[in-house]
Amino acid sequence: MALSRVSNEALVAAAAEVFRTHGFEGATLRRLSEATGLEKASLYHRFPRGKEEIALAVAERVNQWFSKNVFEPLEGDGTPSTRVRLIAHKLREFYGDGSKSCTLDTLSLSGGGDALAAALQAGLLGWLEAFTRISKESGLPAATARSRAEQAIIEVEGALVLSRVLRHNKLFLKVISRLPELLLI
Amino acid sequence: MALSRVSNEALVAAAAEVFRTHGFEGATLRRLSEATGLEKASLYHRFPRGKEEIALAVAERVNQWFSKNVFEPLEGDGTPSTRVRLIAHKLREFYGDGSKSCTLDTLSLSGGGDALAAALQAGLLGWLEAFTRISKESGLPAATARSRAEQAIIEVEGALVLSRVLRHNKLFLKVISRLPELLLI
DNA sequence: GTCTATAGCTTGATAGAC
DNA sequence: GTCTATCAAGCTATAGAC
Repeated sequence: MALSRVSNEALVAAAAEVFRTHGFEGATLRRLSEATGLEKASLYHRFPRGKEEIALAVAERVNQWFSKNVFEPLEGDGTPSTRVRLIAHKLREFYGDGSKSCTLDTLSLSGGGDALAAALQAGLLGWLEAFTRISKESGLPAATARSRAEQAIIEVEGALVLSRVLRHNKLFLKVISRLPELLLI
Repeated sequence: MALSRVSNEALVAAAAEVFRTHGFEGATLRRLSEATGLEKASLYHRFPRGKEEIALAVAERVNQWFSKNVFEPLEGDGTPSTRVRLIAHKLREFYGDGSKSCTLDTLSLSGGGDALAAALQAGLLGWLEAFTRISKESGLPAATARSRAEQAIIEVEGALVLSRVLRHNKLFLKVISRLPELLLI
């Protein structure tokens, strides 16, 4: 394990911003190179299967981020209300107050390949499960909890699209602030 | 006005499917050429400013489609409930039962230029106005009507993203079926 | 592990024949 | 109005020096 000028963590984080901003097809190796500070050949040394492997690493990093910052805190201490408010804050930061797109959106468009599509789907399913669980824990029946979880994520994703098109984040911030009432009894 | 092998209408319609599927950067001239049945040089004859002009024509065509099939019917005959059910059916068709993406989403990602972004924003603002109007007409106060309109469009766009990632259209169809209760008193 | 240099292909766009 | 042929630039990916 030799020294790396740029840590894998920092590398994938920089790549994630490129993919979420430009989508899979718009995330060129030149842009990835500029964002990460590594030349294209160095990116191939780290990710021998090229752009598709980088995108997959990004999707998995995002899934890990959600596990650590959303799913796990939802099972932590405090009342369900406290926990939802905590992860609402995390989501607000993750999406840059609504100014940044979701990789579920931008990476699912086309060209990404089956492994990427599967990773995105797995991440979204985990998100649905975590939201369903906290909703159930707050006292809602299983079926209702599932609907609330679907509803909440639909609103986050939809608001991000509208924020991008309208060029303001009012609607996104409103959805984030409504997360407790969307998920809890 | 000389004869065209492919009507402007059919040409832009075919291009729209390419843009909504692949996004702006993924909609290459090769794909546009294959989809429209015209060689690249012929596309440049029709749209001298190239890909950006085609995308703009697509956005304007979508805006016109919404005017004719959504905004105008919402001001037509019948009860508000009847009208909303009518346009819900139109939207379901437009989005291929949830299998097709929204151009507001796929064209707003990056690379499209300012004129395209402005056209997308104008289309969305028109949609918001039309939904607000029918909601007000059904008896809701102005501020509530506006919130209902925002909510309904957020849910349509969000459900389309989730349908794409999850690879099933259950959630989209549910949103479409809920449009009357979302918009009306 | 990172770099420069380069291969081979695809891109957006143009010229000119018909 | 459409086509074939072509261009420069950009793309993904690789070879090889350090």
